[in-house]
Amino acid sequence: MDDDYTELVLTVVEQIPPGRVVTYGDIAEVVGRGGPRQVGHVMALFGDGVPWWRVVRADGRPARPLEKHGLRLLRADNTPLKGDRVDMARARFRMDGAAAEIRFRDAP
DNA sequence: AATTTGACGACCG
DNA sequence: TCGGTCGCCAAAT
Repeated sequence: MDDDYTELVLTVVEQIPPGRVVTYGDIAEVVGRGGPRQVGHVMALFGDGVPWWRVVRADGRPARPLEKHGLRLLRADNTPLKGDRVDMARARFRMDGAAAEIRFRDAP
């Protein structure tokens, strides 16, 4: 794990608009290295500076140790929910464009 | 150096 | 829909 990786992950998280979410796996795919668990690890260590609650599991539930808090913040964002989980079909943010931008900035 | 442990994910019954 | 299982990859022991 190096600082570039961390930087990349955090940058991606910052792109997520209020009311939308992205999964750990999506982020891993966008940054093109590591896996969902690595993203999780980065968030655990450095996630406090970014809207971490907009990063959810693939099934639409907020991060495991913070389900309650996360859910509250998601509601505050007016994120489409389905009971106690995010309605992924509506709230999932597609990062295609953002990915290109990030890569552009990372490797000029 | 080997094993366990996660802010995870896909599959299957 | 809900669990159990296995794969995954870096960090911590």
